[in-house]
Amino acid sequence: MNISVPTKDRILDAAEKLFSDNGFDATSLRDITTSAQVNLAAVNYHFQSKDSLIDSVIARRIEPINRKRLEMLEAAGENPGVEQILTAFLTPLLDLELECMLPLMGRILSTPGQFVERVYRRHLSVVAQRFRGALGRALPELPEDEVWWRLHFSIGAVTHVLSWGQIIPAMTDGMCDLRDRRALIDRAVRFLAAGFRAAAAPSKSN
Amino acid sequence: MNISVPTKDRILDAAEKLFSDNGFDATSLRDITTSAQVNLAAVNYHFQSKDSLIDSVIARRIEPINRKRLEMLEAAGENPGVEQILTAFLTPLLDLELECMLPLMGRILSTPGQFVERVYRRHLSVVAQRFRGALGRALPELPEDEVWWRLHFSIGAVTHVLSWGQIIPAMTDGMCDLRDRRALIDRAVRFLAAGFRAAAAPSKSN
DNA sequence: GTCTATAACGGGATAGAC
DNA sequence: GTCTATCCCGTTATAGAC
Repeated sequence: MNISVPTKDRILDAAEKLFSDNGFDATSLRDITTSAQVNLAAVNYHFQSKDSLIDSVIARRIEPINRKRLEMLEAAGENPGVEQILTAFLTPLLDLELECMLPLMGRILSTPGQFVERVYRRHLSVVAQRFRGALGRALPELPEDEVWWRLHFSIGAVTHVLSWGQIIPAMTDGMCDLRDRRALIDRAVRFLAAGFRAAAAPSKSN
Repeated sequence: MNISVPTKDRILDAAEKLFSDNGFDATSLRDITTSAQVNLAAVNYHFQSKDSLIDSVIARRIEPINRKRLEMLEAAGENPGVEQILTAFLTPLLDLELECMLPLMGRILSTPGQFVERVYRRHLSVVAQRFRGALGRALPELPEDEVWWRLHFSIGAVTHVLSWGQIIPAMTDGMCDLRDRRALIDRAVRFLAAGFRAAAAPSKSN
């Protein structure tokens, strides 16, 4: 119908929105094709299956994020501080223009079993290794495993806020407002950087 | 068949395991009744629907956790410190004997739309308010909304680790071991307490 | 490339005998 | 309380006309 946007992109747009709002399992191909105003069979023509459709949805957003992350880390110089590293890691994620992608991102990263392993291997492992290395160099006294743990804590803290985006304002009586991204990044970086600087527990071998 | 465990409990046990392993949508009532070795119709007899079944699954585990949380907070005295409050909040959750409940807990708490609102209202809101209050009193200089944010960051950090429990060891080359719960609680409390003590950003009105 | 129509299946729920 | 049998619906995927 609307030739201005190709069928393939219309499907991706609609799938992104519906997966975000209702989840992957709860969204049928019919929901997607109705919303996108394309034919049901078009999904299986352009993508092979529903399963590989979400891969494309994810890849379309996650690749620019990772590019920006590495750019920002690069731009922070030879020996960036913890705050700089965390800012480079979080800003491209939280800065996404698309409202609806934020909860989806959070959900993908916190739903085990289905896509996490695949998404992690394809899109996250390189970046995670890179940032873990940078954090380890910024905090040389921290044991290697502790850096991993704290990176996981950080990812969880942020993705949780993204996942719960819709209901956090309600449960905090409107006190917490997710819309101000700069403030959110600032909040998260302060909190997490302090956590990274905490003394590690004495190791077992002592 | 096996009269030692009542039908109702056999259903709850099987549902808990399957929901944990495969997710709510991906688990059919037939999967549950086959695994529990009970009749298909038994689910709709004992519980009204699949939807209300998960409510019972959750309630059975979350109530003891919350009881212990409040007991530990109570036991920490009149003016507990940040570490004591966080320990009281996290220990009963991370201390669950049942391996399989930990990822399920993490998943429920990070899957929006379906049950979070209901679960939050019924099982979490009172406890969250109580701990937020305690943290606010322990850190009187912290703005009220900042306490909420940091509590959310904390919940996210821990639930994320629980959700990813199965794959974290693989992605960190075996460096991170979730099995030692005491060490995990200690790690999390150190990290999060330092985050809570970080200086808040200057407020907008300044 | 795009559509209609349908195949093939599995899901939740329930009626009614026991 | 427990079972069997079945209803009825929505799902993904595909065959085949245009």
